[in-house]
Amino acid sequence: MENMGDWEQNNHLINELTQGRELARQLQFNLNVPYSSHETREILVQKIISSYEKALSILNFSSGTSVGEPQPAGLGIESPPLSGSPRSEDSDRDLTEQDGSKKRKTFPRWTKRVRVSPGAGLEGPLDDGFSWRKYGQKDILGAKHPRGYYRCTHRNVQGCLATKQVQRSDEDPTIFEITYRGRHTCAQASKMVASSSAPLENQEPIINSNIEPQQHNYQPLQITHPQQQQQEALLNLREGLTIVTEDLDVHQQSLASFHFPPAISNTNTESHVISSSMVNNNFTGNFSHSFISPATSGTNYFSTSSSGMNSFQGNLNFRSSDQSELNEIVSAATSSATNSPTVGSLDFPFGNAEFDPNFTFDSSLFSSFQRFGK
DNA sequence: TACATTTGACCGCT
DNA sequence: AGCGGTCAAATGTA
Repeated sequence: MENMGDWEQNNHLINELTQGRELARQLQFNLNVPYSSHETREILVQKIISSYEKALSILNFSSGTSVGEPQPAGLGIESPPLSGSPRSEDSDRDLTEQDGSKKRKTFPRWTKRVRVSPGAGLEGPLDDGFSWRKYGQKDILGAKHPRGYYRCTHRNVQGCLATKQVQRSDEDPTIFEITYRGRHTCAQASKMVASSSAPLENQEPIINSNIEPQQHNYQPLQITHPQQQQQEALLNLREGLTIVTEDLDVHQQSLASFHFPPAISNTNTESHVISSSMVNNNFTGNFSHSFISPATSGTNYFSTSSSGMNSFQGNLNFRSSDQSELNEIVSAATSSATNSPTVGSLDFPFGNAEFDPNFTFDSSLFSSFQRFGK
């Protein structure tokens, strides 16, 4: 388990570093645009600092101990929401109909918390770029708010089995816990990744991607599946700027059945709030898509382009059965980043600290990080 | 007309 | 038996 824990930490570290890089890029971009406000830049700076402090925390607490990341009230890492008991393996399963009978199929699962600013006049979780169709709603025992059940709109057409559950937090109504299950296999998912070939107008400037996965704040506090994490990371990058979320993974899979020690410093708080200013300022000015998506249920308040993943870099060598798929995703994303006219010219402030395409998690990562972290 | 949402019923699991 | 999750008919919307 220790190895698995280290591995998850590495993933987390990668996410932090990637986030920091993207934030820095965003900042650089903002420094070059006349309409960028000081506030916007300030926010980016703070996020960059926070991101790197998280990364440092990860390095400092990489012993695999179950470090609880200090979380603001209501934003802690999770523990299974409300149920009071750990999610059973069964809970990770999804019902699929095959052979005329209902069969349970296990899917990777990860949870994130998304906070939306009340002042922004937005309610509910943001759109993660996918098209979701609500298929149910249930009052959950002990929860003040009902839980919404969504599945990919393309489920029937393309057989995409991705689903998500949206649960408004009891403590803080502005926080939504979104649990994703399964990966998108629909064309929409592919489009998201292969954004590099998309017309510029359909691309979100990297600026938009500062945090979240499938994903917002794209640091999964706990990681389930590598590919999952990557998908989340990609999504985070895409959605990041708009919202901040917390990626919680309470699921333990065979490939990553370990607990990732949550970050430690108080700056690790993964809760980011979309302020009105962010919604109205230049950040959003770079968004070509509305924040409120009427097309999706009320739970999708932030509609973002599905091609904003062009900031993700780093072809992680996941030891996963789906590695090829992951690599495909990452490669596409990497390609996007490289080819993006918006992002391509932006260099990482700390140098070309790109992850080696064949990067594997080992001590070298830590030493390299420590080098530019000091 | 097509698609999305609502909502009570149903099912599987614990 | 109770709960969470899903189905599917009814209803709403563009």
